[in-house]
Amino acid sequence: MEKKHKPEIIERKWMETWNDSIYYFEASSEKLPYVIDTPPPYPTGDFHIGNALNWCYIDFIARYKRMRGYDVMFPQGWDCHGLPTEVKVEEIHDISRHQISKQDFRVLCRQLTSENIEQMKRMLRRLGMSIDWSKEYVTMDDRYKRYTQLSFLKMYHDGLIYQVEHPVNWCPRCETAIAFAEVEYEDRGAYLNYILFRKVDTEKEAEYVEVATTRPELLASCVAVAVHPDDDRYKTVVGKELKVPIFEHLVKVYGDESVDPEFGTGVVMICTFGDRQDVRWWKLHNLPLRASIDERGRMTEAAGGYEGLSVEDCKQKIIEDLNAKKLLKRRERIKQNVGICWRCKTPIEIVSTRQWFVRVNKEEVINAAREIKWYPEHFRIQLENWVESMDWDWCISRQRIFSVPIPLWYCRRCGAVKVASKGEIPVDPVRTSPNTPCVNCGGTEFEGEKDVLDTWMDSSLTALWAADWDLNAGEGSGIEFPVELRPQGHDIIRTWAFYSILRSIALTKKIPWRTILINGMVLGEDGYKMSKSRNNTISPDYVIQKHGADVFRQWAAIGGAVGSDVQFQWKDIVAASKFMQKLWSVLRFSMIHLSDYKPLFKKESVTKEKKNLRVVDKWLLSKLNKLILSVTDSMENFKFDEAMKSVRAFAWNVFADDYIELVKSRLYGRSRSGDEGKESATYALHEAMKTLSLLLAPFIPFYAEEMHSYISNAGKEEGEKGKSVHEEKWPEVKRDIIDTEAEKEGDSIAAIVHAIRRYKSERGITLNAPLGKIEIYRATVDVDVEVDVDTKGFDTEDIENATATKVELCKSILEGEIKSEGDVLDIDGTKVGIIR
RNA sequence: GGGCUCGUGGUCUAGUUGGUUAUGACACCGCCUUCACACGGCGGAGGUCAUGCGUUCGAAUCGCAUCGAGCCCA
Repeated sequence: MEKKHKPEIIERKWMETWNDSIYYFEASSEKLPYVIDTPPPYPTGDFHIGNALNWCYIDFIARYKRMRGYDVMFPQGWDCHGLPTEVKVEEIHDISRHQISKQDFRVLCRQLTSENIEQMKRMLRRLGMSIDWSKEYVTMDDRYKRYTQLSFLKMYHDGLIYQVEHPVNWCPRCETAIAFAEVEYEDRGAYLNYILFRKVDTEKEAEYVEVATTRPELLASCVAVAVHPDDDRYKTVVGKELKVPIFEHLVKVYGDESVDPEFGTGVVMICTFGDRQDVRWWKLHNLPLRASIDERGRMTEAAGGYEGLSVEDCKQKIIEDLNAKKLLKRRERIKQNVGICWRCKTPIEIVSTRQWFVRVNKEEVINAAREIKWYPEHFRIQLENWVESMDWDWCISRQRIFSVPIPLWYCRRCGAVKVASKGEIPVDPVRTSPNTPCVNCGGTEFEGEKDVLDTWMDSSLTALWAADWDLNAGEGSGIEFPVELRPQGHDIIRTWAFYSILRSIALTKKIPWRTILINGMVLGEDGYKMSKSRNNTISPDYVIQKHGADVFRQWAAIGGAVGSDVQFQWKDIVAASKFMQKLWSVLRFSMIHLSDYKPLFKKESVTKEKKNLRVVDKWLLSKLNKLILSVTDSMENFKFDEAMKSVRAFAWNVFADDYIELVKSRLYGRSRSGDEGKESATYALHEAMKTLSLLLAPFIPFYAEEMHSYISNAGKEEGEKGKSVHEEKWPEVKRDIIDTEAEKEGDSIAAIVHAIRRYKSERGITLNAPLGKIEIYRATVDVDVEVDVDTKGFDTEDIENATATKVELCKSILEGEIKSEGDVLDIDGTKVGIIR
């Protein structure tokens, strides 16, 4: 064995050796199923560190559960549709999507997506993910497309999908409607403009009300003005009318509780539509609609002389004109939270258009969320708060190209909607006509729906897809539903988690998963969220090239508790890397003693183990079994940091530093107990190494496999070599091996050795220099009981070996009776005399 | 403005059903090239657990308030 651990060689070797089929889910298996609803990433081509953290968690669970005897399904899907790919395609080919046919444009999108998927798959393999590749799905494939359209039909027929003209969030750059979940908020600088609205019912000369607004360009869309009903300043104008400057139309003043009298002048302009509050007021007071901004973000006819200007230009111009008319009192710089398109960061508008919606039953979703077990629990509250804040239903139609078409037509004669039948899908209604005439008028000429579905309509079905839920029959296909686990980041609770729950309830009447595990975001070394603009991003690829996938995975496990944000730190990577080297050295050492290993006992004979082992070996095995207990418990609760840390601490501190140092001489056969002591230690060494390889397998699959291949094959012939560590069973706790007495004694032995080392260190004596003699006075509670110090009382052999000093055991002694000629130390109640 | 999370040695972090000298890593100081390992070993120093008040025999842990950070939403 080489002195240095070389991850690049070992990891490549196992990547090439491993057979994917050991990770296949078997629907016919007798084992209990454990189905994971893996997040389908958006194929950008870059599998970033945040994805990697998420996937590490999934793989820890998948590997652990497999070892626990479950039939695990760890599928991998790709959520292909959406705007970023369209934008990228336009960029790469230097075209606009309007320049070529929709069909050709889709082909280019598919091509790019396929390439990106291949790239990301390489990363998943390199990270050692135990994905069941036989279950891979791609949402742009016809099979999945059919599933999405089928789900649309079902929900349409159930009355859960409808079309209506309604204000929606609109991205003027992408020229499409977007859902609430796709709106982000950002602080931007803005001016608060104080504008004078003239009162109309006064006989006297001009009297004005001062309105504060950040959006003067919406003056044309002003349909009312609101003040707080208890605001004394404006009590007289409530119910009266004001004249909108420039446009001169009259608007009524409403008293409304939700006006903040402290903001601006306490008078708010209600427009169609400046923000969500406007929509609420518009509905509440049944106000007219005056749309002054169109779908490309240009001023409409309603804006009179400003028609055709961009929103920004119009704002500029109106300010100038107000100034000229002396109707602009002043401007004030403020910070404003503006809604922006989450894909392109363009400020969104609220535009009233005809769109398709999915009905959102808030209560149903919240109740479903409460049936699901959340890790950590508090994220459920985040979902609930989000659901409560939704003002209107989920808009699912998009005015885009690369997506699943909405499967329906409009009759050219009577305009009736004709939804595709089950037999017709997957369908692109723009290219195909329906098979049957219009039910309403018998017409045979149809216009296909041009809009497509938003990508959440695809991705919210992944749990059903994984479980092979039959949408036609409305029942499962043998795989248990709800599935077991949804692992995902907290950034997409309001999107993916929310829509998945909503759709699962709508389509199956069941929750999609029993458990949801939320991971945090990865922060850069500077403590801020990783972003290109901050230049604090780290690619997992880079880390793996330097230190290997096992090291990266350790960082993922140990970086922080599940759910909390994890800061990327090179020092954690270095620490993980050092641990790998330490383990490697331990393995090298172990193989010196295990190469011709013959087990001391046939099978697991606990009684024999207890009878024949030396106390320090029993001490180690007792602690080892406790380790299995605690790691198992940590894994069951998704506490990967706890699990990995306790294995690390055991392997390094207890096993390597304490145990191996204590039994080294016995292993070399240089100790007075001879072969008997050697065999005992060899047995414990083998047990510990074997167990460690199993406990580490979910976390560091490459190294664990390497370790396992040495240890489990130790002393075996070529023909009888064992299987992969990833096909092994999780270690079982041998409760009878947990031995409080042996632990106490072993702890005492270790403590004495530590104390002697400290003693030497403090006096400048080198560690391996022998002392004259060590006298151990055993503290006995009952002085009348005779203790057979030579055999049962205390095993001094390992102390002698570890301190290079002769040990003399002195019989039960009261404190006052100690008459040592040397220095006397008190080690947890045991008196130790040291003669130099 | 509301909701959620968090504030532990220089840095990052564990620990919150309240219970003996608060976990670990990195950095730091001293000693040691010992035949698994110097990417190592041994030993050591470093914390009023954000602040204040309260509950309690006892608080990092529970309650309230304040300050600060992050996320989500208005």
